[in-house]
Amino acid sequence: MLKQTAIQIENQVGELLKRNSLSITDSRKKILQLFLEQAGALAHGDIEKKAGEKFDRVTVYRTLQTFVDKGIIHTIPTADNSIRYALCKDECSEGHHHDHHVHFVCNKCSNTYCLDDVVTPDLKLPKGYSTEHIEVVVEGICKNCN
Amino acid sequence: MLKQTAIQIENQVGELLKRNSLSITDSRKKILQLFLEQAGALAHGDIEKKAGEKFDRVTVYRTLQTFVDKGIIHTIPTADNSIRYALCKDECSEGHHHDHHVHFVCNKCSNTYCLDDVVTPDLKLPKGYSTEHIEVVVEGICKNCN
DNA sequence: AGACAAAAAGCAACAGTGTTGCAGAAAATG
DNA sequence: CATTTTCTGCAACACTGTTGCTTTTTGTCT
Repeated sequence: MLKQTAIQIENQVGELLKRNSLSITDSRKKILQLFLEQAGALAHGDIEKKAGEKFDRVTVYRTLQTFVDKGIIHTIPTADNSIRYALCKDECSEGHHHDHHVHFVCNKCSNTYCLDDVVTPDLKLPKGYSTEHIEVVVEGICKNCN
Repeated sequence: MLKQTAIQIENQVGELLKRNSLSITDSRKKILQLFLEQAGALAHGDIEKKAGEKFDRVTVYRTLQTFVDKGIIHTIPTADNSIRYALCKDECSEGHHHDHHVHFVCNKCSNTYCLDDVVTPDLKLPKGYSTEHIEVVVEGICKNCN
């Protein structure tokens, strides 16, 4: 993804909120902006820090939940017990996440990335098991750290 | 896995602890026993409940950590932000987990299972990324609920 | 622009989860 | 059986996430 100018990001933020019929508020703008500026995924804690101590913890939680409900971001499960969030691709709509891509956690810089081009493989499960969703998390060293 | 008698489990518990040069204590015996009696994975909370209110929370946490360090159990990341633990196969030794199998979470009964026979597939990552570990979690309906 | 209704933010309080330090209890060792 | 080592339980704390309620902000309609 190419680096965007501040104005481009601001437009995109407004557009995203409008498209999802969400009120345009400071916290939503700021949090969306953080996601757009950043290639990787963010945990709740990251957001609180990066937002510059301006928003209440509760507001951040509720904003993230709203974004997940609307399909703007999706969650990434990790081994360290802290949920991370990342922007969804455009195909995601309310209630229907199509995030069938692989997630990557760097063991060096601890950043989490969505590898949008790597699709989750099909798996043959034992008899009796039916699949609804497959989550693949790869740990290793990322492009920037290698 | 076939159901074992109480005595078989007791022997297995003692043997596992000895093999890993761990003191044989009530809490370790009880917690290991829970894992052996149960096909699926257990979260910290499950263990506290099933153990019958006998052990301190801290003891349970420390016991689980010890077992993970020794390679007796391994962790399974889940979307709901609660780490689950499951017994390792025998190949696991201290510091070297070889749990390259798929984990399955049932959306009906919420149980988590290790599908030991389903191996994690190879993935082609974008240039610059190197893989150290792949974690696959499948959500769906399990054998018992189907 | 101003008034109103709806939505969101902020605050306080709480519940759950996991960690650390320390004193006493239990296990391993000889 | 005595000693050393290890483990447990307790208290206190930090972090994470949630809920109810009041105040503020946003969107809407004239």
